[in-house]
Amino acid sequence: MYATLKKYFSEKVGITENEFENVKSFFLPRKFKRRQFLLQKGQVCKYTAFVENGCLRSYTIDDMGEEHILQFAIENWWISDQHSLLTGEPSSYFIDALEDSEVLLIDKQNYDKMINSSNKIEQFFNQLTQNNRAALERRITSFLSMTAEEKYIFMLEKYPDIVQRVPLRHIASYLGITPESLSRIRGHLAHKN
Amino acid sequence: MYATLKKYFSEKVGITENEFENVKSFFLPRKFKRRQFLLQKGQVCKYTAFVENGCLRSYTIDDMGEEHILQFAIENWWISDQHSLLTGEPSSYFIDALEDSEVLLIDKQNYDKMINSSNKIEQFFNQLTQNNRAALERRITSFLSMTAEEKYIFMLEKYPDIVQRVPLRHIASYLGITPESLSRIRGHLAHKN
DNA sequence: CGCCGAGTTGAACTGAATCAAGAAACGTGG
DNA sequence: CCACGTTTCTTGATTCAGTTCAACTCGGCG
Repeated sequence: MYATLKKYFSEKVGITENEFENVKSFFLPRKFKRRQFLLQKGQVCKYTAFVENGCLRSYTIDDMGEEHILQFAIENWWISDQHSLLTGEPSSYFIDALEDSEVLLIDKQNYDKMINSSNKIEQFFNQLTQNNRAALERRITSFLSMTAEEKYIFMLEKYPDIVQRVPLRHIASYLGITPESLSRIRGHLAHKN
Repeated sequence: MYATLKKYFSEKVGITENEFENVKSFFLPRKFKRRQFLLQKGQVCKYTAFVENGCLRSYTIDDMGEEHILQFAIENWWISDQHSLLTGEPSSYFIDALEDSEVLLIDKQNYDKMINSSNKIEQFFNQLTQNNRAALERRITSFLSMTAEEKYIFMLEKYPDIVQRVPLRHIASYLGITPESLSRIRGHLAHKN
């Protein structure tokens, strides 16, 4: 149940077996069935989740009842509502499982403990936060400058594994287009090459 | 030249006159004329700028030569390319002045010194970073769920002062629509009320 | 005064949404 | 393991929000 996290810390943070035993203790293993919620709008987000295996998503629902996906998370990804987690304000997002999934939860306290337990770890997580912000900015510029087809190609390049395994309508929701349009784009691209 | 920053730290961080004298020493005052660059694509971002007065913007230019505005900054706002600043990678953004402006620059080293000089300050800036991320996420969901008119109204509510003083075509660029469309939206809204 | 950039307005066009109908894939229980 | 209902995807016809292109107005400034 900790295999993915262990590999992750070993490869990305460069941590020893011993150090990992300590890190491991900060996490709470949980299983989520498909469609099960990790967080619902209005709740305060208590945990950041590391995905051991499976697939989750965070999304909002607008006044028309439409879902808008903010983020996907598969193996080796983190997902949470950081804003709610850090401020204690109720979240405006839902997080649920798109597949039966195993996740490792870490709360704010343990996160701080983990961060403070090692310089390497702190640096790594600061870096991660920075990369995340840069990714949000890239996504914004993609909305400013790209057509639907370009956004899809961009996503294919950045997250091929996610495009492969997530249902088309969810990809469409993430890109801000309709499933019909994405289906046509796909057909068009397939025909091209 | 430090009046705005002083008021900012006094009101938002709750800092005394004495403490401010220390904070002040970390900043480098600079003036920028309209159209002058604070950062250009390909350069490494060395400073975060606090706007004493005037107005700046950060933006990208796509392959068609179109500008896409990521952020505006007026009095009391911060602007920089955090990613470039922290990683040392060349920036993909331009930052320039939309009006003659006075800014206070702080580099990474002095930022760290400032942060470490007081718990209040550290907490405040962490909070600021969080709010910033939440704002980026809201902007993403605005692209996913809103029409051009809704985005404009949203912006009017969130940043009325910026909408007032920045030329229409820049607002349009920020919203990801054409100046013509924004002009029509404006006309339509004016006619409505 | 005359030029120039910024904004407005109109007409035609287009990328993507909507509406609707089928086809394919999926999984759940018998 | 099949059958049936559900969900997901595709395809077509139509509509619409927003773009593009072009002409015109207005205010500032040399």
